[in-house]
Amino acid sequence: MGNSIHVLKDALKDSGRRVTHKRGLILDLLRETPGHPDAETLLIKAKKRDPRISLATIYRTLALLKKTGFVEEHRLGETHAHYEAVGETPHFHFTCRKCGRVIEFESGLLDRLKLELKRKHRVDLREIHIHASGFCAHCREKGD
Amino acid sequence: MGNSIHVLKDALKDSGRRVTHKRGLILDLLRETPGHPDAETLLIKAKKRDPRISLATIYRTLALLKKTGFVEEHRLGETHAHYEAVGETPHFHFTCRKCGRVIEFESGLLDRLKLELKRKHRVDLREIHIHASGFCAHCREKGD
DNA sequence: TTAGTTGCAAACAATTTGCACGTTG
DNA sequence: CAACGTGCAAATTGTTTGCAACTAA
Repeated sequence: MGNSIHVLKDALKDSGRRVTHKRGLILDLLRETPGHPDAETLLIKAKKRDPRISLATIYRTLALLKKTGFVEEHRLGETHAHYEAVGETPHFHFTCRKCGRVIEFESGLLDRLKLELKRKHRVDLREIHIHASGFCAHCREKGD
Repeated sequence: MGNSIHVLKDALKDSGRRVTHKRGLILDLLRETPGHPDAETLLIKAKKRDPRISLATIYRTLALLKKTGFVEEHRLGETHAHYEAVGETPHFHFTCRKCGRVIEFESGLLDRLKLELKRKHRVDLREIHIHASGFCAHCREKGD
């Protein structure tokens, strides 16, 4: 578990940006936290280790981590954003409309979809998000 | 182009909800408008035909049309939502990070993806959104 | 030392809501 | 005429920003 400061150092060097312990903390939290925390949740967790951290810093750091490719921002059917540390395997999300649970799923079709998009429209594809919703196996049994 | 009131009547009957001019107007606009208007854009267009319509009604009607399956809400990389009348062919969106253009694309892989998701996780799938971003063919040529 | 970072509070943007009045069935 | 719909303005929610104090390099 980690101290992510050295990782950030690598990514931020030469950019004039600094590696602070708050930034490292936020990246650590994102990597440790299962699921898809929102900014508020990250603030609460962060305050336990550094009580003087503010929501503004959470947002500013999330923007930085997005730009440098460490985190992804997801819209999971709610009005606010959720965040997730970028891992090895790309995956998508399914939100249950009843219990709110988020299921992550992967598929080999993703690569083919990307390829198709690049070929057909000759775009330089940088990001792709898939979000599905409906009723999870558990909730569908008991009717809506 | 049409008067959507009879269509709404069908969908809203027995639900205690009423079929009003304003609701019909907003659905008409969504069907006539190419692209993916946001609430503000719909308000401007709506005011040309009914100057007394308000933004609150736009939002309330969009919520109703979403619930009844007439429109889809998309998050196209901006902070506010965009809306689109549900048509025959499901498609996805690609937003160019430079010029902001939204490209719609379809793929036969979509059905396979849905099938895979239903099989693997036994969910009752109601909706799936795919949003990609990067640089369109036009913008990638001239560097970032 | 000095430019980048942070907390705080205020500003913003998008959307929602309470309430009195208007309209539909 | 009873219940639902609407305009208006105020309230909420989520996020961003200006500025003075702070801190990493």
